[in-house]
Amino acid sequence: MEDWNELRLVLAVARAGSLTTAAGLLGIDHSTVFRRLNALEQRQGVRVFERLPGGTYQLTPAGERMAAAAERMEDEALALARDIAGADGRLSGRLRVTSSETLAYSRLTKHLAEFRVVHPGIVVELAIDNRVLSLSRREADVALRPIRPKEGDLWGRKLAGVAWTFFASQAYLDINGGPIGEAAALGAHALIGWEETAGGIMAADWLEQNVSASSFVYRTNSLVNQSVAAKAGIGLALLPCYLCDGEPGLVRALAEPIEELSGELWIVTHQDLKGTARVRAFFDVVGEGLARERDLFEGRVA
Amino acid sequence: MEDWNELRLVLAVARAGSLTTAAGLLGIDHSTVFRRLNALEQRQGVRVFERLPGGTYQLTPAGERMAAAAERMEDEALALARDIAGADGRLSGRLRVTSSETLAYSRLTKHLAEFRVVHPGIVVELAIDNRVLSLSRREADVALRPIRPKEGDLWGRKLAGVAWTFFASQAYLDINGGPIGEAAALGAHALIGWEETAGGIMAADWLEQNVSASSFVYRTNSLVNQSVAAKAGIGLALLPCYLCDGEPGLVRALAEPIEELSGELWIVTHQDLKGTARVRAFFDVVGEGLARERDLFEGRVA
DNA sequence: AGCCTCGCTTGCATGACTGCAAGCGCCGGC
DNA sequence: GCCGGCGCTTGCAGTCATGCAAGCGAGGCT
Repeated sequence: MEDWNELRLVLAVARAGSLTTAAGLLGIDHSTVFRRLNALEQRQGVRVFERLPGGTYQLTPAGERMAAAAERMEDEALALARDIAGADGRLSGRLRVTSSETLAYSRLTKHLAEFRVVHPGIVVELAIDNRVLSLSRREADVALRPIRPKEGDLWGRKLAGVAWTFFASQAYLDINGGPIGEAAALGAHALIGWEETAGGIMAADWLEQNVSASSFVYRTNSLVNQSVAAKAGIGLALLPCYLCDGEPGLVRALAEPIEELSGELWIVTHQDLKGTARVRAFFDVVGEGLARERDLFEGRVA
Repeated sequence: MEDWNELRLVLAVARAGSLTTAAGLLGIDHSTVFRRLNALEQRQGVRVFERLPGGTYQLTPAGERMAAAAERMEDEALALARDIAGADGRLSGRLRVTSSETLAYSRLTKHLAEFRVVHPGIVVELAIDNRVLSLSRREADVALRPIRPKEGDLWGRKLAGVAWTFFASQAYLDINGGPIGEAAALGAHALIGWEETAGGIMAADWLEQNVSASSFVYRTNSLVNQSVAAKAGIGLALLPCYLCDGEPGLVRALAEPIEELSGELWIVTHQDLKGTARVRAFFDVVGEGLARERDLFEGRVA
């Protein structure tokens, strides 16, 4: 096979299940995927995909053999790319960062602005994604995550704890008897919560366990949206302190952060990228910048 | 890395040591290799090769890492290619065959002609090469070899024994006392031999051990050339019977083949290709055709 | 039953990559 | 010391692959 990129094509279509989605994965036009796949099948004299009704492309046995080889080659290519990037001493070029929505919406932008001043040659591409992007697959170079990472091949450090408590608008509290002294008093209030499918999120799980379902008068999966809803006076929202402390229009409805909900803010990269100059620079400027705000993150500024 | 073919380029230049030779390996223009390599180094921000005086390209440490990954990817690609080819049921397309010079010059062409008649859709590319082409690397699909193969991943069969004896022109023998009864009488004759660097060739080694160096009046590494020299009356030549028996202008100078020099003729392919329709067809037509001539190969037709 | 959306397929124009050719430099041999 | 050969580097023209746009078909929803 004298064109190894054909295998990347096969892998993308296999994973995507359709030409259009595969085109997105590959960053090329869907018509190009169509032509290249057909040309490949003709050159090799082998049918790689079954075309099913509705535009679904499904691997044949020969295609599965091809995709298996392609995956192993991809692993090699990704490890190589990390090694190359890991030795990259340039303080210019792009750096892909992934962050949570709340972090991006509140504290992060200030530090990114500072980073831009210190390293004007580096272009930060910030992905705010609900999916946990893969650092192994170089979907991102650096991740800012509000939980301790579990993957074995990551490298990074804890920047701060993360404190959570209930927030509301002052107007809401004025009408509803003022702040609450303890969480047990939640039952008397209107609550802003998560969509019912939001399992696995610590805050969502805590609310399910500690608050009657009938208390929820508004549900959304976006913490930013929850803070906006609280600000609008809809009810109490359980939010990270760094998002809301100091935010005009929001006050703590529960003065003390909830100990059970203590989290951790981490900055991580792939093990192989810790030598990348741009990654190190980001850790230094943005990571240190965020770490200096640990009092805010840990709810000691209110 | 979004162009895996870059790695094939790196591997070719690393193996070749120069752009021009790498271009030959890749089947593209040397100026294209030049441009693609420079573009790659610029995109990756890494120096892959040191340029040495005289046009030598030598891998840097980063380049060695790259070449190592490329080799592993190449192994995958080659194994995949064999699997695809091994399942190829088409009796059309090309088939690469490698053979010894003597076989190609004498017996083989007749069988290739027959193969062409039986399977007009198959294009045989015959490589007559002193190097043992690699079947693992798909440098050839089928090999006809006058020795038992040793590689573990080949598949094939022995077609015949191969007998060797001394030949000369009738004119030479008339002037020099007629045929010889035994090999011990060789000292009285002019001999055609091999170049002195031809170690590892059974016939050449036998001659070194059994004939005085002063007996050699003509040396060449080509058996066909040796048979032409014998026909010209230069002296005795040690040659395979299938090359010379029945050849006008040549007779056996030693009636009996030399037992010590008995060889074997094999037809082999890579294990993974034994299912390829074209390979099976070649085994059937050409392999069986040669096997039917085993009396000639084994010196029983004189 | 009709309309809309999604995915595939094909035509066309443009640009990028390639091969060809030529020039330059270096090295080796005479 | 000179000449020739080999390898690298660059300019230019042509070809091919790509993206864009449009059309078609199928499926789902109203």
